[in-house]
Amino acid sequence: MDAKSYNAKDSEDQIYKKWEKSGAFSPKVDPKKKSFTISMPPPNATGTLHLGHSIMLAIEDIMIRFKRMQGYSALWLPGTDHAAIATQNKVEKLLAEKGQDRHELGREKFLEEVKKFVANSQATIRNQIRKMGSSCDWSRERYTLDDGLTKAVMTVFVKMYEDGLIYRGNRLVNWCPRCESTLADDEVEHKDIQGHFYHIKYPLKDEKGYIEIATTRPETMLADTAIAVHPKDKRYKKLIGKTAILPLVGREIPIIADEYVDIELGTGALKVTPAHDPNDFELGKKHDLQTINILTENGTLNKEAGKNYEGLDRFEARKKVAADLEEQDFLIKTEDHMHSVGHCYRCSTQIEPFISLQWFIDVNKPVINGKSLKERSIEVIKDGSIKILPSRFNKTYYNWMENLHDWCISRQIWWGHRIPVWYCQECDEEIVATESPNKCKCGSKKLKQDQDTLDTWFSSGLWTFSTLGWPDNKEELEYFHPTSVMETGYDILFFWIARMILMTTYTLGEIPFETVYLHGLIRTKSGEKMSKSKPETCIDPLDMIEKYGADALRLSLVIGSTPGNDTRLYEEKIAGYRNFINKIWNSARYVLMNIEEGDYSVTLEDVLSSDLSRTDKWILTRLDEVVAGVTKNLGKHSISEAGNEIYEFMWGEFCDWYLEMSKVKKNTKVLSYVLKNILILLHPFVPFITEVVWGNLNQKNLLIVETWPKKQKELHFSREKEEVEVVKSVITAIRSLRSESNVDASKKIQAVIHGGRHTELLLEKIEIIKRLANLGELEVSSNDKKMKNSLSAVVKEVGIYLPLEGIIDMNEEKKRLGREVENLQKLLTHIEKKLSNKGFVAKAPKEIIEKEEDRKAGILSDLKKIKEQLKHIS
RNA sequence: GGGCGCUUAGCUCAGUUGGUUAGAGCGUCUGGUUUACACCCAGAAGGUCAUAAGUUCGACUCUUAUAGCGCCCACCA
Repeated sequence: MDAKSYNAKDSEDQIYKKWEKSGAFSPKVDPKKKSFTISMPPPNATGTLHLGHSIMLAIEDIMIRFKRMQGYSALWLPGTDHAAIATQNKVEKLLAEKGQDRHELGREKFLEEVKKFVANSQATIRNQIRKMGSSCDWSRERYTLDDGLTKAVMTVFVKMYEDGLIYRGNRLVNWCPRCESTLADDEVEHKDIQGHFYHIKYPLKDEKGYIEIATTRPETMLADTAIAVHPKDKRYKKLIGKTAILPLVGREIPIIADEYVDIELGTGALKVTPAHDPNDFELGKKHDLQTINILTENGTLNKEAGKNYEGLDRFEARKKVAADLEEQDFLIKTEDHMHSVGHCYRCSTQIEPFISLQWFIDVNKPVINGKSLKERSIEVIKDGSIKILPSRFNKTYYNWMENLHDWCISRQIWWGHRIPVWYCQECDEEIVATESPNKCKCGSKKLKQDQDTLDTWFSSGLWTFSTLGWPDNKEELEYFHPTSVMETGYDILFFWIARMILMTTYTLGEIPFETVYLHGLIRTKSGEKMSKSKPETCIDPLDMIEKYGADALRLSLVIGSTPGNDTRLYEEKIAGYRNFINKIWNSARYVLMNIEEGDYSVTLEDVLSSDLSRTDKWILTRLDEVVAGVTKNLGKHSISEAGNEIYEFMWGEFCDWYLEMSKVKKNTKVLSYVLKNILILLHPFVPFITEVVWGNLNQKNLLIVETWPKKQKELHFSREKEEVEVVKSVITAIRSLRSESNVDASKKIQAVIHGGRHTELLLEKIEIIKRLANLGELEVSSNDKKMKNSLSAVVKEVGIYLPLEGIIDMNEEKKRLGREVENLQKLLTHIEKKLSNKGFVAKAPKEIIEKEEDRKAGILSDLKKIKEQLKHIS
C-alpha cells in the first residue's frame, strides 16, 4: 500500500475473481442456517446495463452481503429475461438496417437471428453485473427460455387450463399494428394527443333531418352498426327504434336506447362501432348488433371498408373519410380536441382496439379456497404477508388489482414460449399438454400447434420459483422460497410484481417474497429523465466505474436515496464518493504504518486487556454505537441512513479525531480493532476497497465471509465518551478563536485553560490539545484566575484564554464576547420560558425536563464566566 | 375524472414512532505541507424547514386548506 491514492481500476477485477473462486457467492442448503434469498430482477436480454440496473445491483448486493456476513445462507440468484416484444423489436430494427424483415426470413431463421443476438447481449450483461461487484451466485444463473423454466411455464399453463382459468375467446383486444400483436391492458401507454372532433350528420331514413354525432376517429364510421341515445333524452326520444342511413356507406342502422350514453357529452348521440371500440363492443353484445371489422392486422383497411378505402392506412383513411364527408355535405364542423390515445409501450405505435381470437387468464374465477386470483393477490398485501416499501404503494397496487380485467396472454410475435396447445386437423380437438403430443385421441397425427407465443410477463411471473427448480427440484425450493426481498424500480410494480404475486400465490399456494423494496428512477442533475434517445443526458455506469471505481458509483447511487423516491445523479457526486474511498485507503495506510504484525489478528479480549486511554474508550464506545446503528438500519432496509452513519464515523470521527489523537499516544490494538470493524461495516457498501485493505492485514479469510459484529456491553464507556467530547470541544473552541481573530494558523501560541471539574481530564490530554490546536505552551489549572487582555471562550464549563495582547485588537474581542453573551442570554431565556411553562413541567417526560435543567445550569455557568472575563478586557 | 408524491442552506439531498441552538456533501469565503490522505486539514458565512390555520406543554415531524412542481391510473364518444 505505497501509493498515495487508491486506484480502483488496478484491483477491482482481480478481487471479483477471488470472490467468485472462493465459492462465497454460492450458498448451500444448510438446515443449521437461516436462508436469505433475493431473485435478481432479470435485465432484458436486449443490450447493455444502465443506471437503473446499477442502483438495483448496488442495493441488492448490500442486502446480500450484509446477510451473508450475519451468517445466513444468502442466495442472490441472477438471470436474464427473453423480453419477448422488446427483443423481437430490437432484432427487427437491426434487420431493417440491412433491408430485411422477419417475414422474408421466416420463423425458423428469424429465431436463429434472435438467439444469436441474445447470446451476445447476455455476455455483455454478465460482464457488467460483475463490474458492479455483485456477489450473485453464477452457478445458479437462469434464463427464462431455459429448459427448466420452460417446463415450469408449460406446467403452469396446463394447470391453469385444467382449472378453467385459461380460456380462448374472440374478444376486443389492444392491438399494435406495427408489432402485429396483442398487448395487455397495462402494456398500453396513454398519451395526450392533439386531435379533432368531427361532427357528422347521420340522415334519418323515413323522415327529414339527421342526427348529429361527434367522433375523434371518423374512419371507424365505416364500421358503425347502430346509433345509441339515452332513453330519457328528450331530444331523441321519438327517434328510438327508427333507422338512420350511414353516410358514405348507405347502410341502414338502427337507433337504439341505452343508459350508458351520457346526455351531456358531445351531441348526446353515440355512433356504435362494436368492432373498434371497447364500449361499443359491450353495447353490441347487449343489443345483439352486427360486428363489422374494417381493419387488417397491420392497420390498413380491409374490404369491409368499401372499395374507396380498402388498402388505405388507418390515418390516410381518416383524412379521406373526413374529406369525403365534407364533399358530400355530411360534415358539420371540425374542432380541435385533446384526447388520450393508447400507444404500444415498446414501439410507441398507436394502438387499435381489434377483435381477435386470443387466450386469456380469468382473474375473477374463484379457484383458491373460493377466492379469485385477484382477490388472493390483494389479500396477501392486506394481511401483511407481503410488505411493500414504501407502503404508500399499497394503495396503488390495490387500485390496479381491483380494476384488473382478464389478462390477455397470447402474443402474435415469434420470440417466446409457444403456447402449449395443439389442434387436431381432423376432429378439431384442442390438446393442452406440457410436451408436444404425437397423436390425437381420434388417432390422427395431424396436429398443429398454436402459432402464438405467451406474454413475456407470464414466464416472468414465475421467476422466484421457476429459477429454484420448480416443478422438479423441491429441496432448494423449500429452503430458499419464499424469497426474502424483491427489489426493483417502482415502474414495474404492475407489470411484474403484481404478476408474480398473482401467479405464485396460485401455483405454489405461497407468496413469492416477503418484502418488496421499490427504488426510484435515476435522473439527471436538473431532474430530467435519462433517455436513450438523448444520449447527452445519460451517464454510462461503465464509464463511471472506469473513472471512479465501482465502489464510488455504488455509494453515489445508494446514499441519499430512499425507497420510492427518484434520485439525481451527476459526476461531481460520484467524484465526492471517490474521495471517500481514497480516505479509506489512506487511513488504512496510516494504521498499517503504526501497528505491529501481531495486531493484525487482534481480538476483543486483546483490546480489553490492553491499556485503554480515555480516547481509546471513547472511540470504542462510538464504534459500538455505530455497529448497533448500522445493523439496525440495514435490518430495516434503511440503506441510506446506514451508509451515512458509517461514512460519518469513518471520516468525521475515526480519521479526523482518533487518528490525529493517536499521533500523540497510540494503542495499536485499538487502531487495528477499530479499523477492522469499520472495514466490516463498510464492506456491503464498498466491497472492493474494503477487501483490498483487508487483504493487506493478512487475514485468513476473505472479508466477504467475515462475521458481522455485534453490540458489545464491554465496549460501552459512557463517562469517557462524555469526557472526550469535552476535550474535543476545547480544541474546537481554540481553533475557532484563532481563526476568527486571524491568528496565523501556523504560529504556535500559548494558552491557559481553567478546567474546573474537568481539570484532571484536561491535564491528561494536554499533549493532544497542544497538538490539535497547534499550541506552543499550555497551562491547565483548576483555579479560575482572570486573564487580562486575552482571547477567551467558555465551553462546557471550561474557560479558555489565549493571551495575545499586542497581536489582537481587544476592542474586537470585546465585541465578540458581547455577541457571545447575547447568544447565550437568548438561549437561556428560551429554556427558562420552557421550564416555567406549567404545561411543560406537568406533561413532558422526566428525561426531557432533566435535560433542559442541565442545559440551563451549564449555560448559567458559562455565562457567568464570560461576563467576568469581559470585565478583564481593558 | 380518480390516486399519490415533492416543496428543508446557492446546488443535490438526509432528517421512521412530535422533545435541536434543524444536518451532510458539493459550491463559496478565510487560512493551512502536521507519522496517512490537497481525492487533504482547520475555521466561517448561509435556513422564519412553500404559505395559512389547527391539534399539543412543545410541530420540520401530526390534521386541514392553499399554491407551485412532478408521477401513476382511467374505455368519456
